[in-house]
Amino acid sequence: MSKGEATRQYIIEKAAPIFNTKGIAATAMSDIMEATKLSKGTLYVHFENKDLLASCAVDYNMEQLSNKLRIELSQFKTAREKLFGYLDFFVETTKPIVIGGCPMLNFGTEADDTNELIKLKVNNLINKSQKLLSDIIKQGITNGEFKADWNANEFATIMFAMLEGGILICRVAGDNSKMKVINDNLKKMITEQML
Amino acid sequence: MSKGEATRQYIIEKAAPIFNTKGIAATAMSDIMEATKLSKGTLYVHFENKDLLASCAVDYNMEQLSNKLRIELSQFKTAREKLFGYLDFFVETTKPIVIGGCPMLNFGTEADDTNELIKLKVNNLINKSQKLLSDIIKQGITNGEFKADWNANEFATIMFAMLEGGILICRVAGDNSKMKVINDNLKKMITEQML
DNA sequence: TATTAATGTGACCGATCGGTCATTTATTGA
DNA sequence: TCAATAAATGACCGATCGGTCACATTAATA
Repeated sequence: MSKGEATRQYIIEKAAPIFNTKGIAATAMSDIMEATKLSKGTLYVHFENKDLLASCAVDYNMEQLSNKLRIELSQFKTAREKLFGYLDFFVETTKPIVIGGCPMLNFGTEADDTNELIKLKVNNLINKSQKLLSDIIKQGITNGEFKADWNANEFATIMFAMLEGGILICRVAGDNSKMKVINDNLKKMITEQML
Repeated sequence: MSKGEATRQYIIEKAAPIFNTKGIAATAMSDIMEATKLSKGTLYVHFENKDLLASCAVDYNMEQLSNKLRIELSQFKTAREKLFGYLDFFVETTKPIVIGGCPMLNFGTEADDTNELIKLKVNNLINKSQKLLSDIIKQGITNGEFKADWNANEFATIMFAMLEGGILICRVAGDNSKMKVINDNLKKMITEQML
């Protein structure tokens, strides 16, 4: 990796949590200058404008979330364990996995009316997340863990929506007690589908 | 109502959908000037700063949502009808009830890390919403519509979280097909608790 | 090592930001 | 009706915004 590539990556890593916490509109290039201790000129050597840097930061936040989740789930064998692992991964919302909270929630709500590119990126990850869940369920049905008539796609949507809604509730409330309610009930729903 | 009070209210009504659509940080006083066709001086006669106007706009958006929901629910008699009415009220997310989408979702995600006052307002409405739902369920239990052992508070949380998560998914996707899945499954869950 | 190319810098730019205020205009109530 | 008050105006302010560029410094390579 050349010096330039390293600097570019360094900027993204420092900028990502700021954009995820403050939002894209509320983050100034001066915030990134302060966090990276780099001059404004350097930032514009590596990113032609703020939108591009923001876009890269959004990508980085999402990749971080996906990677950490993938590593977490890789330790589990059965479909039930994977689904439970997924749930437990999200239960700690007050100390979020990615600094600033769930990037799908943060950037999705900021971008939905104003930024088509970001909206598309968020939509892709939302679909990918639901597919990951439904694939686990389908694998569990094939394995004989779950009932054959369980609607994998629909439950994936329900589970994803409940988690995102729970994250909103808990972040605003400042405690994750409601997340535990959601977690417990989703586990109950999953258990009911076991053979 | 004096001229001043009328103008103040007029500004709030014009500003509310802009803040809800673009977000607080991304909305400039010049946007409000354009929407109201009023001078900057006038805006500052009625609101001492942008934060206060934003705060009033947040209140207005939330009151609009609450009022429309209350009127919608008032036509129903039974607890089951009220819960179903609540669900159908939210199913049309691409043509949102309040311009800009759900203000709890929009302002909650923008404010959670940066604006304590707004965060508190959102938290209050989230709690109020869940209480409204659990009160309907409890009334239904008392009426003999629902099973006595149904956990009203937990289901209120589940239902609220699923709806907010569904709104996120559908707004970003640009269609409300997933909202119908959520709607149908919540109705199924409710029906299962009927006597 | 010498030379070129890549990287980093910060003063500077015009535009826009939130906010002020002297002044004008409209409303209000005696 | 008319004086007192409230409301509306827009030029103006300093600060900050995103972005540029001539120049200095460092890294890569022949």
